[in-house]
Amino acid sequence: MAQAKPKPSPAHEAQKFFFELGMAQRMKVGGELARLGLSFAQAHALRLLDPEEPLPMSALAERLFCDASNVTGIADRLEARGFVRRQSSEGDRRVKALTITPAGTKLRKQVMELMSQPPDAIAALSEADQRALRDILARAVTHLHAAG
Amino acid sequence: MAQAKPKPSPAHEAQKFFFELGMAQRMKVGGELARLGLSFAQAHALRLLDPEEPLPMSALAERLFCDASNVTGIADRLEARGFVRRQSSEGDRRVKALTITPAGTKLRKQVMELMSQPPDAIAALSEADQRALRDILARAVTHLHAAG
DNA sequence: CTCAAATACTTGATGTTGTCAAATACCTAC
DNA sequence: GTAGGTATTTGACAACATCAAGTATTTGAG
Repeated sequence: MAQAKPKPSPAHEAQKFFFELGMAQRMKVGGELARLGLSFAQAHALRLLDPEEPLPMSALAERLFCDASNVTGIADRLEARGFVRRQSSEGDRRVKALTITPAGTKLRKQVMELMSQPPDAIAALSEADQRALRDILARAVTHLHAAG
Repeated sequence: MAQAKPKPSPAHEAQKFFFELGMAQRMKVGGELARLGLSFAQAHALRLLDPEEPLPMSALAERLFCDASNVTGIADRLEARGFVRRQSSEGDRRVKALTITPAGTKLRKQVMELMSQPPDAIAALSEADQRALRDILARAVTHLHAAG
């Protein structure tokens, strides 16, 4: 029986592991976010709202890679719970910028903490591995921004 | 102004890059899956169905980290389109194992191809980086399985 | 200036995913 | 053979996602 398997490339294998780790991490943070009463999308939105700088809803939609009409609902729910306020822009009264409230800022901090916590699988790596991983991923991210 | 920022650990930074890359990749494959008419969950389910080995729905739920009742719906939609069949187990007539059909197997192949395709950001790394990344992530995955 | 086109957001319709609780069908053990 | 456990389904409900249509506002061409 000829084994016609053409040996996956390093990048291919790396991607497989990457996916598996990402999935596990997503589950973990998903659970922790639920304890804060937040969905993944809400947490992601909160993370993108700089306390210093109100963000127009359309800009948030762009950063979330989703439809603007979707942001309406997410903002509704965050606003209903007092984490965010809609603020009409003076220059252009069509745009509503989202401002994060003090309560929202506090929650955001917890979210950032939580989501940037390295998963156990990465924390368990040696110092050298961690540093190498960081450097390689940093290089990868540059390519991300360069090529799109 | 004292900068009270305690310099993030390598693992912390690595996690940040990891998240960013994962997000970008998810968006990319999400779009490509949509062209195949599949949601992310459906694709993930399909990926987990070994053509050689029918999988009980409860086992699939476990691997998808979701409620069993959720799998009912996903299986419904995949079955309605002829990619999967429910097959009552002989030994235990409560359990229904999902069998992937020829059409499903064909689609699954495309999905696997698509989802294991390394993103541009990783493909753009040097050979050495790709190999190092693969090895480090492989070690991380072991920890994942070891500690849970 | 005025009116048409473009823009930012909202609304409504619809579909998928996710959770929970309750129902059903089946198995296992006492 | 009956009580209790297990696998799946169903139904209720909420969040997310996309699309098409509606409203308010701005912009710009005539």
